[in-house]
Amino acid sequence: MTGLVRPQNLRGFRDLLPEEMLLRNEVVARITRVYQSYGFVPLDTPVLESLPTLLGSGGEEADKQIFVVRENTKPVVAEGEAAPVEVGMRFDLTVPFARIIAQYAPQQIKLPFRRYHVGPVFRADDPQPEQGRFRQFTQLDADIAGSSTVAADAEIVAVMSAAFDSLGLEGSTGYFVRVNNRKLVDAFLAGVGIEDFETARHVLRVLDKADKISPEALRAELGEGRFDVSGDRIRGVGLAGDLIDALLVFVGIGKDTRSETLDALEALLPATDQAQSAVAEVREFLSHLDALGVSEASVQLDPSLARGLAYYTGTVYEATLVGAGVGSVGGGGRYDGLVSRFSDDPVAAVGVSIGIDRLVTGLANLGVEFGTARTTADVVVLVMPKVEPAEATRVAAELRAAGVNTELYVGESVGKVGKQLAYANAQGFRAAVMIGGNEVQDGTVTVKNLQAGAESRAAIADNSEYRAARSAGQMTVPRADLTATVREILGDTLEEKA
RNA sequence: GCCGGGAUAGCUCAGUGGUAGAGCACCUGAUUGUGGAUCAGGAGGCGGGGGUUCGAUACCCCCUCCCGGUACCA
Repeated sequence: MTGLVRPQNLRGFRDLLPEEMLLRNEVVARITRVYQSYGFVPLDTPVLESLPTLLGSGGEEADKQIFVVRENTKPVVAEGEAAPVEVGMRFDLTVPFARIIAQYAPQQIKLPFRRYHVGPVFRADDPQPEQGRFRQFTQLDADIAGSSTVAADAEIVAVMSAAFDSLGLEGSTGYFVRVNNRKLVDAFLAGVGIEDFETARHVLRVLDKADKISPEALRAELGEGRFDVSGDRIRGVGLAGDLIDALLVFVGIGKDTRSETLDALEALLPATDQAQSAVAEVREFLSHLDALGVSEASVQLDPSLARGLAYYTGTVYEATLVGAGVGSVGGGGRYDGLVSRFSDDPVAAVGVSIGIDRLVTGLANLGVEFGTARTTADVVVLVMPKVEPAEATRVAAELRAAGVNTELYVGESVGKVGKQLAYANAQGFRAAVMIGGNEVQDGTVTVKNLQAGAESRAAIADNSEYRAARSAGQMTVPRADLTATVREILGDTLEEKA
């Protein structure tokens, strides 16, 4: 071991091996296509930002989670020398987007502007990979800047819902999106005399847990507080009992449809201007959702939804995969004040972020598959005994020229057909091409359908019988028919898959 | 961050104050040009550091990582 560096990941960081990457690429490709169908254009920004850009944007909690990077390796700055620029790693894609808008609009970027962005973000919090909590994870965001209309909010919710639809998930049984508007809860709290911002935020945070903890625990946290399983004390909000009752009725009022829920909420709200304007805003938002054809099963109005990030100012959204055990897989909302951190010209904005890592692990937990292979090539060309190795190389080149994804076997088991077929089997190729001494002599090539061969020999238990059936699923054809034969096999196996 | 529990082979786990095993996986071979099963053989490990002890994988402390809760969020 002396001198060896232990191969190990940093806590909360992970490697993505090919099998997972192929699934992940497919998920990203599908969602990206959905984003593009709504007119979002791609954009990328650096992973590093200055600390002033990052700090204070997402609230105290977000500040604590920023990885700070030292720009030069000099540990001490000499007297009179300029201090190095303070740099950190982005914790989301929303803050960089706000910076982009402030920096490029309205010259290089015309408003309203809708963009999507795929990239890694970094949070120095306590990771729990099993639950989909990582220190580096990839977000797939879609945002609209320069629109304060609820039509934009509805577009975001619709594109979010369509993204999950594109993965073959069903609304309500596969996933659901909850939507809310902070102004509703604020109006309710103001009506019962809670004007203090800190208290209101604390109430929101607790209410947000309504679907995660028991009703008793929820009640305790709104009141005197409680102790969790490990004996840790959880501070309560300290509200009076009757007020807690009223709050729980308010956030638990969910009806069958979004508009019925809103009607019920309206009846509980005070007759203030604040409440009326909040209800009117949500009602218009809901009418746009209806116009977009967003189903009641996929998207529900849930007054308990709050979300933690400080920059949200109005509508908020959160997506959950049913039974996946990974928490929320997407979230978003309106953040009209964020661009103002970077510019005197305020720009309204709204957007959504989908967490790819959680989504992919959640899909895996649910057993959802897209038929992605373990290899990017469909065919492997084996290097047979008693033949010039370049012959296999020529065959591979010929297949590639014909547009077939092809791997040439370059391992150590050259000439050992059994070993090479075992490799082909393990990698999941659909077909193997064999050109050995016999084929060269006859001017032929042997093409093996690996799936068909496996199926036809599945039931054989006897060794000699198994060996006798060795050429199952394969055919030897004139060399000129190589690509046609391969295409036929690939077409067959594709049909079987569909 | 905080509270609690863990760490033995690639994986799932057993085990003891006298330096370790199983199943699966992996590698080699069984009429040299055929995937699987079977059979035979093989390789591979007590997370890191310190302490107690004649002796530590085991007991104690620290670190790292993992699991659960909390907080927060994707």
